Amino acid sequence: METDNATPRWLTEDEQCAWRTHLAVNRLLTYQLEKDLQPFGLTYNDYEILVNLSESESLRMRMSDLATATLQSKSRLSHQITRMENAGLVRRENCESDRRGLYAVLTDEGLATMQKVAPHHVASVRKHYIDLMTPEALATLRATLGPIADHLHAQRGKA
Amino acid sequence: METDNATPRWLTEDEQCAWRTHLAVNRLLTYQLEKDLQPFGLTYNDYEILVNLSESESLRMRMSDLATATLQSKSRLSHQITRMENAGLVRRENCESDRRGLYAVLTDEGLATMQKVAPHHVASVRKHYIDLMTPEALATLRATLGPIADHLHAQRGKA
DNA sequence: ATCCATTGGTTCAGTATTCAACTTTCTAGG
DNA sequence: CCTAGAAAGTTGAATACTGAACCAATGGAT
Repeated sequence: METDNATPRWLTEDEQCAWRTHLAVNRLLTYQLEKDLQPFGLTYNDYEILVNLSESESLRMRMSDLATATLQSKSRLSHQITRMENAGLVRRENCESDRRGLYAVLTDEGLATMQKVAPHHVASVRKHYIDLMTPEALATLRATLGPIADHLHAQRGKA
Repeated sequence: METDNATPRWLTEDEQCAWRTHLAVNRLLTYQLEKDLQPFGLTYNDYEILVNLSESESLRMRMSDLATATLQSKSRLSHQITRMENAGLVRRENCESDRRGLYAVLTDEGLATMQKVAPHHVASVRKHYIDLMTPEALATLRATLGPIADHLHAQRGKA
């Protein structure tokens, strides 16, 4: 039984500030990346799918793997892929080894789009994030955030 | 004129890894916080509105200030406040000094909700983020991210 | 005083996301 | 074999978000 009424450990001023900075960076960065992708008619979600597929063997991935990789629900991914299919970036293909399964496959057009957009996206990530830190700061950041990511990943399965 | 066809500066392996960690932490953390708020019937957006209002003079804020503070569009905020109004957490009130304007005002119920939920939310932030770092790491993080936030804020106004 | 460009906010239509229900196929246990 | 679950995906209805169009009030200019 947890003691619900214990005095909570509020955040110190420094913690508060760090936390708010974290939130701000996230939101603003998401906004900016999305904005930089917009001229190409892609959302960040679209782009992420393209990245995943383009890095995969045979440019294809099982729907559920893709859902896991992008941390989306099956439903959401299904809708997303339908949209991208309509846009000609991707196509669904049956899976022989498991007849329940489907592959999302990158089309030629999808690949071409990816190749065209990627440099701009990387430039955007550099401009608004990576290149704003020294390599040491980046390494430290990674060392700090890595374990947090692991914790959150572990947490995710639970309950 | 920018040279579009210049060889892009791809991310190094370290940079790539740091970037992906960043993305993962964001997404997973958002997911987790949202999940921890769910038992109270609040979304993270709801909670953020409550925080802003509860920290304001007279527990009220102008719609547009609230939109700016939470980085949402006017439209989205308007919908959001409508929902929260229906839930009894907030109420709209006219502004005498500027008859175009409206205040979003925290109701008693909204304040009570805030007071009930805040300790749990703070605990969640600690558990999944703050307490996973040493104070030094946190300070470093803040020092690194602060300028990025500033850059992004400045960027935001443009174009 | 009058005009008009801004600001504050809402609304509507289109699009995206969520959540639960459903179909089909696979797997394990008897 | 046969059956009960579990897993892979889709679908549909309800909810949320976006972007443009809109109305009303403001604040300067002239």
